[in-house]
Amino acid sequence: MDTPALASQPCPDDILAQSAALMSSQGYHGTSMRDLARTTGRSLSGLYHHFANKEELLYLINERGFSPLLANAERLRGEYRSGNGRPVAAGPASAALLCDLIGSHLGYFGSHLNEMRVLMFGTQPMSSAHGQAIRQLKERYTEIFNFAVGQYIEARREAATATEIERKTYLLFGMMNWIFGWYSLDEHGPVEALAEEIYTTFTKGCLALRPAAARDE
Amino acid sequence: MDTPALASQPCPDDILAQSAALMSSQGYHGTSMRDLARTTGRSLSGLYHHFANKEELLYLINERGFSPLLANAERLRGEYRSGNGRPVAAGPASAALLCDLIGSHLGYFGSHLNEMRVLMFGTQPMSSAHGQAIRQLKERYTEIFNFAVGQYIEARREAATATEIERKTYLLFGMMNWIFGWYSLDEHGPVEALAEEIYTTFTKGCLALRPAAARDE
DNA sequence: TTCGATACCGAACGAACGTTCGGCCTGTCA
DNA sequence: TGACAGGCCGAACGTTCGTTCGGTATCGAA
Repeated sequence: MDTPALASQPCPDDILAQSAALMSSQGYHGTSMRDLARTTGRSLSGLYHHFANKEELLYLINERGFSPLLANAERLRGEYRSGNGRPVAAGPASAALLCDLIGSHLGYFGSHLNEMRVLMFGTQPMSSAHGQAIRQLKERYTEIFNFAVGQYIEARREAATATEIERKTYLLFGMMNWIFGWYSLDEHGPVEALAEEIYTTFTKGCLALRPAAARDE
Repeated sequence: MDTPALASQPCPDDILAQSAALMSSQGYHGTSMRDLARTTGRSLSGLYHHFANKEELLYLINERGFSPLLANAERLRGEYRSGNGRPVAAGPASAALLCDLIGSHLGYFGSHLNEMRVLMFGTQPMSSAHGQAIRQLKERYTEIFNFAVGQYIEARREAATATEIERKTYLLFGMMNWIFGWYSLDEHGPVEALAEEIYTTFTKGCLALRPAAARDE
């Protein structure tokens, strides 16, 4: 009898990678199990040895694609906090944290473009349990960036409100994530240079105070 | 005999709006003609009175959703150029152009969220002719922003290379377009305030010079 | 040498898909 | 009053979908 992959044996990486490639260009619903069987060089039924159903495959792509990125971000925040009995000035440290986070994000993006594209299509096609799990990973990740942006601003000008920090964090994510639609190594150079440009643009830009008349809350 | 809508009679707006709403949350392939018939309160076959096939419906959503936005941007650029026998200083004028473009973009985004989401899913499911048409609209639109960003920078610091301007334009689009994933009127206030924040962040950020060591080209 | 688990397959299932067809109303205009 | 076109159906077409089932080849442990 087949064991229908209750997360028992790990799903082979080549299946996940090739599925991500297909889904990133055609979408989840636009990619059929027969497409996947053909490109992975397996039979249709053979695929079901590695995951219970198509939806779980989507979950695995999301989970395995995103976890290393989150782990790295959590490590960076941990280093920032442990070096923070504050003999070191908070200013340079918060700049370094933000810079490292951006570099980590874009570096991973550049080498996992397909998985990141799938990730951005959203959790909507997933079962509530799987969708919830992925959404939690994303929230934890967002929270780290939110923290870093808050620390950066706090060390340099009058404190921003929580929702202002949140908005600015989303602007930063916008600059970083939008590259999925236009970036190519040949035309735009290595991601490291791009990361630096985004870091510079964001940090120079986010410190501006809004005119008092337009202040929110 | 039915005339299968060779762009003859215009497709009713309610069909386009409700189709965009459905497709924006489930994707093109994830939305069936039966879904559309149910939500528009029509029969399955009755839908085909207004467009030749599902793919043309996608094209119509894209075309009708994007055209007003492009027209507005072209008008703004026209006004900028006509006011440019340069008695007026180029600096303030280029700032106003950029500010207006951002305001136009976000204003339209805010009131056509579903159509814009569909637009961002890409032209891939469309036939080559339709896809090509939409891609051209997008290119003309991008080119206008590219022009505005170039003018803005040129009036304020040493000239940037074409690819640097292009990259910065994409960063701006990233900040603006990414809002589709997080923005809600209740939590984040009116789009006008957001437009101003993006304008400020971008203009303050984009003038920074990259350290010579990292200069490209 | 037998055993059981692992990795895989061909063939088929029922359901859902996009699309088509013939016909039915309800106006308008001659 | 009759002809006709536009807007819309119900029912069905052939195809493709995700998934299942019974079976086979391989291989390390007993």
